[in-house]
Amino acid sequence: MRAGVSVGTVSRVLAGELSVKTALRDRVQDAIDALSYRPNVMARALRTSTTDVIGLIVPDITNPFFSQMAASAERAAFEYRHSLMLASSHNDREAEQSHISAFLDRSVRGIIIVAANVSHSAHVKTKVPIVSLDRRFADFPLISINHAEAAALVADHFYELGHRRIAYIAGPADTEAGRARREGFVDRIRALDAKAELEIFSGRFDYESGEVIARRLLAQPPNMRPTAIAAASDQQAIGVLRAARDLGLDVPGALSIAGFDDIHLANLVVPRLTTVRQPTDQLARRAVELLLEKALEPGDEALSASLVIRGSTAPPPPDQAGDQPTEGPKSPQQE
Amino acid sequence: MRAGVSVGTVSRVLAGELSVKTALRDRVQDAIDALSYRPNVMARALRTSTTDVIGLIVPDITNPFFSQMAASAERAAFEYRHSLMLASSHNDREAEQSHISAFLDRSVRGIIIVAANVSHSAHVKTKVPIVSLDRRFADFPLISINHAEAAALVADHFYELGHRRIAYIAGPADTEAGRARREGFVDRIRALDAKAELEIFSGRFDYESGEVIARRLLAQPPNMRPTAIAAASDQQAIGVLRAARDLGLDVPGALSIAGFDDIHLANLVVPRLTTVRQPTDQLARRAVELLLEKALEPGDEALSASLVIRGSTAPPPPDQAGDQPTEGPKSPQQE
DNA sequence: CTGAAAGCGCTTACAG
DNA sequence: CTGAAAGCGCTTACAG
Repeated sequence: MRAGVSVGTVSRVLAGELSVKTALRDRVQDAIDALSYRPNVMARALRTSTTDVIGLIVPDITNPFFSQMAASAERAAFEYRHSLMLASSHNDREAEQSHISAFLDRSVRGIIIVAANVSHSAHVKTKVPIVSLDRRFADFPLISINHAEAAALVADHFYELGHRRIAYIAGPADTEAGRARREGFVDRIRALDAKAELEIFSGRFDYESGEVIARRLLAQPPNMRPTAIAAASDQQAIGVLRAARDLGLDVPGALSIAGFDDIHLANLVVPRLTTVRQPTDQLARRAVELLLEKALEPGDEALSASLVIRGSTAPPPPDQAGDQPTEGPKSPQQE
Repeated sequence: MRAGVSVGTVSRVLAGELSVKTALRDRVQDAIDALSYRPNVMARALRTSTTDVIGLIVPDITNPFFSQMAASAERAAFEYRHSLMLASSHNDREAEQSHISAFLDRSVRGIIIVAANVSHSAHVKTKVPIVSLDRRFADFPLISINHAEAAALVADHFYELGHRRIAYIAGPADTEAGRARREGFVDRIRALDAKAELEIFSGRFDYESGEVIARRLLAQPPNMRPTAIAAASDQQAIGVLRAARDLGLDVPGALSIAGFDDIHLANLVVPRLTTVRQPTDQLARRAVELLLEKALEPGDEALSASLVIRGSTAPPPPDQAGDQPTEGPKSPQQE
């Protein structure tokens, strides 16, 4: 070695062991700097069978919510001096499994999974810590917002504005988020006013799904159709916005719309979308932190989301407000 | 070993060497399957100093164009039995460099870089093949579309529709794409009609940039403002759309708008955006293929883009069409 | 055709 | 406090 010491000593200096005498340490450090020496990651990994990379698997990197999540996770990983390796499962269970295997083969430090939509009970046996983010994977601890509580925020908002004829566009029932948001919203509306008219529809979380459902929904005569629509995702809500525009319906004058997630785009559509803000930075950071803890705690963690009120929600039109036709009970669910 | 052979032989079977006798090979393969043995990637990498991972660095994974690029690259890598490791540079030169170093440390098979916006002449000396994608990095070979040719397609379209008072919102002048698109558009318009009024503005590639510029531009009286605006990115164009909407301007009735890239969202805004489709799949695939070739060829490659005509472009309003005020030359550039 | 052995570049007990 | 040595799990000349 340039500094005339053994490789073992260099390794100790690199590891920051205090057992190495200061003078020697400085000399070695100088040599390291002078040669701009970088330890071989592979050799280290082979020896210790662990690395500084955290694997992240998202269902679809093309989805703005997940790409923001990925950006946040990368930032958090970086702060903890780790790298992030990102993979996209295309909502495909097999791809998800093969990505997990690939990560495990590389002996990553840990894996964060936003589970694919398809419900499944995978069995992954490994010493590598795994946490689920936003959508639970198998039975690994989950970091997410409290979906039900967050969805109830939207219900409160609609109710306070005076809406009593409301539609909810739910996410897939095979996702916890889809179910919890729906339940949170529906329960709160019912709790506030058992007589409020509430229609529920189920779809996927994407733009098209919201648009298709809204188009059908809004084709009804004004006194029949909802004065407010809450969606389980911003993408759905933007689809609704689009349908409303196509039908010449003023938002929020004739129809209020609220989304969920606060993706970047929510603040760019016209009108800007009232929505629930997911604290993606905090969620991603917690996932990273949990992974890095010596002993991975088994419990789930739920963070709080917040309501962001923007231009897409307002009181119902005057001729509709408070009118509570007792035309008999409507079928409350219709999926 | 379970099959009673040496590790060397196992290694040869795994490598598919034909020198191993068929009977032995089958026996070993059975043992491999039975134990579901997976070779240690780290050890292999240490020995051969190469891996099956391709590193991809994009300026901002949150930008839909890049996330689609990433998805395409991952698919292409997968087809060639490689994994993709994705990093986001946040348009920061230092982060970009540190990601390159991290990839090199992991002895990746190759690196694909969509360069950060900031112009710079990095010096990376390595045996690892590197290609630039979409935006050139240092002096590494570039895979991109022919931006000038593609932008000219939009110019042709506007001209054919009858627009003669046109604005162009350019991308950053410190990017090749920004410059080439602008040049392609401007040259074509000038070539078609030297008297056509053409105003040029420069901005960033994002939503806000388009919106801000358009707001100013469209505040002018109808006979002064352009009848068509071409933008250097879909995000800018969507910003323009938004400004037009806020000002109560009908698109495409009073104003035609065209974007560039054909991000997913372009087909979801109202009206749907006329734009230039980048063949992201092919671009990403070519980048991967180039990387995997034994000898990386130094030349650039340009693919062709195509015009996608949708609802945001139409002939100019009748009272504006063909009116060619000879009110003297306007200042052609104004940035 | 197949085995024994060297060696990739580290980390970490084990001596001293 | 520091060095010499073993060993992580592969691949690949080198023998035979």
